[in-house]
Amino acid sequence: MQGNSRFAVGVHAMALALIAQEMRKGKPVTSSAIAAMVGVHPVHVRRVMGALREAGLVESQSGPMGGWQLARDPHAISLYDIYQAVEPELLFEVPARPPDACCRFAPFLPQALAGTMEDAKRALEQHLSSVTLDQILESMEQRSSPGSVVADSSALRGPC
Amino acid sequence: MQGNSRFAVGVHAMALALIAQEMRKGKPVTSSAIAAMVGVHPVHVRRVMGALREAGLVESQSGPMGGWQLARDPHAISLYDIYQAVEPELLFEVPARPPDACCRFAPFLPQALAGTMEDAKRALEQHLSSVTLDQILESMEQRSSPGSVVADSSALRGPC
DNA sequence: TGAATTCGTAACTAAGATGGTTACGGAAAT
DNA sequence: ATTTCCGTAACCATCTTAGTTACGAATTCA
Repeated sequence: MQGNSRFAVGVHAMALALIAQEMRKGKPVTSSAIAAMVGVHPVHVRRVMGALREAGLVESQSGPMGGWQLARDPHAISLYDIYQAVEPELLFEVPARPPDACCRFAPFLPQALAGTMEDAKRALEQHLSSVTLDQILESMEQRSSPGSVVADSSALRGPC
Repeated sequence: MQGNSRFAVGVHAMALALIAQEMRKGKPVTSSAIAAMVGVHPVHVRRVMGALREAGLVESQSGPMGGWQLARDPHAISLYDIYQAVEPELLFEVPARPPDACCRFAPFLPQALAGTMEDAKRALEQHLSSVTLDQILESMEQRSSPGSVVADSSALRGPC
């Protein structure tokens, strides 16, 4: 397990919520179902989805027939929305120099890099913003079963 | 200490090597000097600089009067060169789904995101490639002492 | 030759991030 | 009331990052 799976889990879970929304209208997807399908622990799913809920992307409901649902239209949710909700450090920040640096230039390195980093970050944001959740789902559907359409909920699950 | 200081250390150390190259021709900068100025441990400096050496950006020399020097012209070294040398995971990869994921769409999520990620990564590379080491140094000199020029090696050190 | 300096690297450690696991409380449907 | 589900805290294992020590090899200089 290297790096961080929050973005992948977030995209994946929201795609699942979208599928559920389309197929069995109004019935949410549970954390356990998402966890089994994505391959992580249910509590981890709740943690990631909690961040998405705070960002206004999904809604949760307790009790039987509860679970997770999209809070917005699938074409009004971009990859950037998900990334921003789930990754607090917002892509590569320039790490501030340690406090005991004493080179005269040290304080100015972040500033010197800031322009470039801002430009790069902005470009990145635009790329991620240009892709919406329904486009992702469409792409996945085409790859998983070319020419066919998902028919029922069993299509969501693999061998399990 | 959150995240990762390799990129900052790399840029900083190479800027110092450049300064040394300009000021006392041919005299390299030691790991200890870099460490004191940047605010990290000498061994950490050697580890980061080792990656830069393997990438052909700097050269090292043992013994008295040894240390680090640039292996290329400062305007032939870009931020992207440094980043690539020092960050193996090359900016945000899409984490592969855990092996026990069994959703039918799971295997296709990375592919579905790949196009967007590739575009974003390419844009990022272009931004980082467009800035060279001497531009960084110039920017830092302007900010640290507007209108003046670094005169001697004591200008490198702050209060220490 | 011998001492001093500096890189190269391994080994150990501490701190933080990540995610699995268990546990328990609250909300909602039946 | 019971069952199902989220919400969250607590604890743990693992990994990454970086500090620290230690020792060997290379190089300069007396």
